Amino acid sequence: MAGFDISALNRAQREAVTWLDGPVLILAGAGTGKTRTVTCRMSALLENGVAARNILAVTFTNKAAAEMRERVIEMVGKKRGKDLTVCTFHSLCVRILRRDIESVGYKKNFNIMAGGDQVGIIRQLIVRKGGAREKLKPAEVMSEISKAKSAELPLTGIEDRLIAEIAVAYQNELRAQNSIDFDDLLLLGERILTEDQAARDYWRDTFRYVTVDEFQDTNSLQMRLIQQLVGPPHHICVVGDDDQSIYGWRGADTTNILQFETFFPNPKVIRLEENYRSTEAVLKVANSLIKKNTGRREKELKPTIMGGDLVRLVAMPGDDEEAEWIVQEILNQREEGRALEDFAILFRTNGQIRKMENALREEKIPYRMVGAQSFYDRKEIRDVLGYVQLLADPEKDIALLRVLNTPPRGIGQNTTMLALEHSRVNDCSVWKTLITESFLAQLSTKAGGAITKFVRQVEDHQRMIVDGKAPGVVLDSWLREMDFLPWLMKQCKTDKERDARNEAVSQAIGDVTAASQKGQSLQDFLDKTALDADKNDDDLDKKSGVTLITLHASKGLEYPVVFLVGLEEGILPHKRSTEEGTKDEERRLLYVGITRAKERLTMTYCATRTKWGKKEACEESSFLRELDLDWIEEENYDDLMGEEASDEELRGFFSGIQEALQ
DNA sequence: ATTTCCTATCTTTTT
DNA sequence: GATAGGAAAT
Repeated sequence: MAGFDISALNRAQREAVTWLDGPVLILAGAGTGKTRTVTCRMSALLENGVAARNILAVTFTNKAAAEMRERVIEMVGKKRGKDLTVCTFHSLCVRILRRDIESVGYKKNFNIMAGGDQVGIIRQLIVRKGGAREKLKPAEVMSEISKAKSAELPLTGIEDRLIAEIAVAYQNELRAQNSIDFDDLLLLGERILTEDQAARDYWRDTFRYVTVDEFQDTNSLQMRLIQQLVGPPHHICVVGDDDQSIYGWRGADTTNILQFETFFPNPKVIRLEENYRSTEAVLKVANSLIKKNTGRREKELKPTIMGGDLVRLVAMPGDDEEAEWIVQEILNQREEGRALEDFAILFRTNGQIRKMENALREEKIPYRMVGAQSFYDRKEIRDVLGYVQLLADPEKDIALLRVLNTPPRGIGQNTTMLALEHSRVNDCSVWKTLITESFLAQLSTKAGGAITKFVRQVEDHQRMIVDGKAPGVVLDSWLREMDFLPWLMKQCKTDKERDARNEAVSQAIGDVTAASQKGQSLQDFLDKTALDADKNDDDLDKKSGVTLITLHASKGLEYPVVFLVGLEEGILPHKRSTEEGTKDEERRLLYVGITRAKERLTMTYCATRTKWGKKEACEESSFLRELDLDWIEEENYDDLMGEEASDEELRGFFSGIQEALQ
């Protein structure tokens, strides 16, 4: 019984599915049926008698992992597929670390530090080490730390002295909190496998067949991790496309894919070049662009869907018109019977979304956003999670400090500073300080009372959990007791904001409940939330409407109708990339964007754009001059709008008069 | 201690 | 045009 239909695959795909042993490199261009090939290959492993628990597939996002798992299970059935491990590098490492971290000197109940909390620590340290006037950006420090860790170089070796000092202090701080960050996850995972032979044997024996998806996005540390994890006979299959490498800024190293054979000798190399996604026109334009990059594995997307509409390139007078026109265009094309889910608007920077959102809302068109603010990084959610962390372990100082006076309960800056100082002097957690008599004695009655009340709350609710009450319920009643929601609502300016936050909080509580019902501990839940930055995507599929998405987040997705907006010099290629000499990566980014389109692709650029509330003149992107014009139809806003344009002018005229009268 | 109001800065991209 | 962090007012 074949779980998949091998005859539905083309020659190269079939080869990938039948060549199961030893190192395999699959170069899969955009839209060439990569996911299908990989999932078929995993089914094939199962059918050839490899046990599911011995198969590991690593992806870059949780979403991709969930999808891949689901698709394999669809093919082979739940029974045979349920023990597969499909996860991200980071979750894999959490799994390794939760078992073996003691061999590198951390406690097993370590905490994962992510997002805003990390920024918070760095920001504090910048002030402490550099003074209040220091305007070093946390992001820059974090990026340097990340670079050093990924290269396994000592933090003291960072060139900038101040950054090095902050980096070391940061690491000490994490260490003191028994916390590790994203890079540590990989770093320690690799170190365990390198140094602890028993652990290495265990994990190698567990994962005998390893697949790595989106291989072009791996960094050198991840490569070393793979090398440690995959011993002879090297049953490793990597899948990727160097032309879609868009995470260089995060350390992704295309050497891994360009010189794969130096890491695993004599790999079977398979190229997937037949594209089943896009029309000929779209592919010709994409190919003409990517050809301009140097140092790539030479390949071309071969169309299987011939002809198709020309790619449209529309010149816009400004970003207002751009948004307005695209919305009109969506309305028009919907008349032709397209669903809203068919449309996607792709942009380079998050700052471009707002205009588009407003325009869509004005026409009451539902939309869904991907790649905007992460669910778990929202203030109110981090507060709620802070309380969860306290329930799990009140000695997590970061969580404690975060919620100590949120919502305000009479524990102000002074009291907090005293507590911090006390815990530093006595080398204990802040929580320990708060329950120390001698500390409480030095406070005013008011502050002391507030602290005592808080401590009692924490203890009471912890006890409820120990007594077996559902964590979700405990959390909910605690939040009620402190009037968390009313306080949160009071801060909101608009009803929309109120709704959003209200929903977010109740969803977070629901998540806690759901996790505990699934038998997960609070720590498991917190791990998951730390790693699962793209939580929103869960309900993405449920939500209907036009998709608004960054180019980065769009990789791997496809839409019948794609609008690529803001193709201006300085935006794409981004100004910073031109300065840093990474224009090739920007070109790949545009390539990724173009190849998302199945049927119709429209690209737009503006003559002016509002930046920081001020209009600025823009130039069209230099990439546009690299495209194959044979497959492009150039248009401009005024011609397309015709009479409406004069309407517009008329309206402008009246508003001019109104202004003059005021 | 808390709220409110002002100003400085900001915009790549994310596990 | 938003937002976060600081100073001033309550």
